[in-house]
Amino acid sequence: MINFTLRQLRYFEALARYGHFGRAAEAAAISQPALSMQIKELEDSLGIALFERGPKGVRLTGFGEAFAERAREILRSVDELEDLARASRDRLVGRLRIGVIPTIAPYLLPTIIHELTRANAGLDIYVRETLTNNLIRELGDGRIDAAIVALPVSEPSLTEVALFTENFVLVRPVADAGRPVPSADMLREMRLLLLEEGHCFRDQALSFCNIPSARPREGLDASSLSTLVQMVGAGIGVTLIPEMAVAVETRSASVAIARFDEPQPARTVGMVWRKTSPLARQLLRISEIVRESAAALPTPVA
Amino acid sequence: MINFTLRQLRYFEALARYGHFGRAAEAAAISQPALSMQIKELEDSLGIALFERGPKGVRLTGFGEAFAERAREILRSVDELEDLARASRDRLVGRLRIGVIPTIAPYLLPTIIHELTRANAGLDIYVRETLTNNLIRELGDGRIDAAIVALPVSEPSLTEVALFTENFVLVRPVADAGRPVPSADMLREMRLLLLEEGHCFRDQALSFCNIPSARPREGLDASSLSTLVQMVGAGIGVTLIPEMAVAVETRSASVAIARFDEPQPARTVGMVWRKTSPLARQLLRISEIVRESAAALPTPVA
DNA sequence: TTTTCATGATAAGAATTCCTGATGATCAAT
DNA sequence: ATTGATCATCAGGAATTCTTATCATGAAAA
Repeated sequence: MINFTLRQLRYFEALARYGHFGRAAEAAAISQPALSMQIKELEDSLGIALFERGPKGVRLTGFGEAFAERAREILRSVDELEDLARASRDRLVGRLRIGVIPTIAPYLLPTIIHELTRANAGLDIYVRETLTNNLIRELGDGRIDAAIVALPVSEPSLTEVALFTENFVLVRPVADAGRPVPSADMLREMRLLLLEEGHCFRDQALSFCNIPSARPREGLDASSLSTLVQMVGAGIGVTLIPEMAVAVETRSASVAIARFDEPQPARTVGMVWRKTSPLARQLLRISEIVRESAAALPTPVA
Repeated sequence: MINFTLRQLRYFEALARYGHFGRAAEAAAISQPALSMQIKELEDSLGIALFERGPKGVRLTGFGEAFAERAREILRSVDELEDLARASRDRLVGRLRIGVIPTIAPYLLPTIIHELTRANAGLDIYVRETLTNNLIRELGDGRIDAAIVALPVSEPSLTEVALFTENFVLVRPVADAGRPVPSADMLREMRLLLLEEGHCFRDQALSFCNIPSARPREGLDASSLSTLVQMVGAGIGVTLIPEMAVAVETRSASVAIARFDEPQPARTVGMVWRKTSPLARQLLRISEIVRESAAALPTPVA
C-alpha cells in the first residue's frame, strides 16, 4: 500500500531542489537524519528510487524527475487551497442563499445585492422569495442560509436580529386626498383591500384594525402590493402598504398616500439564521450592511 | 500557519461524502473520535468551518463545498502519482540514456532499440555514440545511464556484465580470396588499415598483431569501419573488422572475408553502469535483452 | 412531559510516528 | 594514509494519532 504524506512531498521537493541532504534539511528546518529517513520511507513506500546517491550529492533518477513534476503540481494546489482558506476566513465567500418575504424583496433587494457584492467580490448570492413559513422551513432544512422576515419569528433554533422598523401608510384614491386620516376603527368599516392568506403583512394589517384574521372576508385578496395599489387606483377600496414600498408602487398609480396618527401601524423587519450556522459572524456583518442599505432608502414624504 | 495533511484531506472527503461522522469514520477505517479530532484540527488550522453540525448529521458549508472540490482534485492527483509509481516499479520508464561505441552502434542498435521499446512501451531511449573514454566519463557524470563497450573497463565504480564475444575477421581484396589466411605475424608485415586513435578496436587489432599501439604508423587512419572496408575494396590494403559488422559493411564493397585460424582474434562486448545506479535491476534485464538481440544477429558464413 | 435514541465532542492512556544528536560507512581529495 | 564531506543508521525522547469510555445535546417516542 503506497501512502505518502504531504510532508514527504515537501521534503522531497527540497531535496530535489538542493541535491544535497544537508542543505535541503536546513531549508526544510529539520535535521539531516530526519530528512534521510523521510526520503527513504517515501522511496520504500513507492518501491522505486527517487534519487541516486553519490559522494558529492544526490541526483534525481528518471522516475524522480517525473515524480518531481507532479509533486510540485500537487504542492502548488495545496498552497492554493490554503490561500483560499486564508482569503475566506473573514470574508464571506462562495454561496450565500438568502430568503426574503415578498413584501420586502422588491424594495430592498436591489440595494442590498449591490452592496453585498460590492463588499464581497466573489460572493454568489441566491435569493429565494416566498412566504415566511416557507422560509423558516427551508432555513431549518439548510436550503437557505438566512432570511429577512418580519419579527418575531420565535423559533428557538434561530438567531434573530432586528434590522429596522417601518410604518404602514394608507393608500386611498386621489379623490380622498384631503380628507382626514381614518383611525384604526374607522378603517375597519371601510373597504380594506388585503394580500392573500399566508402573507404576514396581511395579518399585521388586520391586527392594526383589530380584526380577527380568521374571519372570512368579502372581496378578492391580491397576491402583491403592486396589485393592491392598482386596485385602490381603480377606486375599489383602500389599503395599507409598508412605507418602503411607497416609492416603487405609487410611481405609476394615481393614489393618495397618508400617514396614520400615532401610534402608527408598523412592523419590525429582521434577519434570522440557524443558531448552529458557522456563518454566524459573517451573517451578523451582513445584517449590518442590510440595515445601512435600508436606512439609506428614500423615505416617502407622505 | 495553515498546515493540513493528506490524511486530513482524506478524512474530510469521507465526511463530506457521508455527511455522518460515524459512517465516514467506518469508511475511513478509524474510530469516530479520531475522525472528529482530525476534522476539528483541520478546521482550526484553516480558521474556518467546513461543516455545519446538526443533530441528524453534518452538512458542508459554502466554503466547505469549495474546499471539497479542490481537495478531491488534489486527492486525485495523489492517486495518479501513486499509480505512476506502481507502474514504474518494475518496468523501466521515462528516459534511458545509453552510450554505444562506434564499432558496435550501427550493427546492434537497430535491433536493440526495437526490442527495448517493444518490451517497454513508454520508454524513451536516448543514444550516445562516441569513444569508450567519453562514455566512461559521461557515465560518471550521470549524463548517460549505461554504456555498451568492449570489456574490460576496469572502473571500480562501474558494474560490468559481458554480453557476447565476437571474433574479428580479415577483410582483403577479392583478388586475394583464395590465398591462405595470414597469421598474426604475417599480418604485421602487410599494409594494415586501422581506425583513428582512440577507438578501442584499433588497439585490439594492433594487440592481435603484437604491434605496440604507441608506435607511429605510416598511412591514413579511417574514422569508421565503413571507410576501412571501402579502402580495402580500392586495393589500398587489408583490415580487420568485428564479425558483427560483416553483413552491413561488405554489402556494397567487393572485398573478401576470411576467418583467422584459432586462436581467432576477438573481443568481449559488455554493458556497464554505475554501481550506485538505482536502475541496476532494470539495466540487468536490459542487458539480457541486448544479449539475446545480439545472438539473433546473422553470423557471416565467411 | 419524561424517556430513549442518535449524534458529535471530550478525556485518558496506548500506540505510532517523527525528530534530534551521536555515530558509522563510504568515497574522494589531499 | 589522512582528512573532509556526504549520507545512513541508531537510540531515546517528543509529538502526534488512535482507541475506548464517557459526556452533552437535541430529536423522536412513549
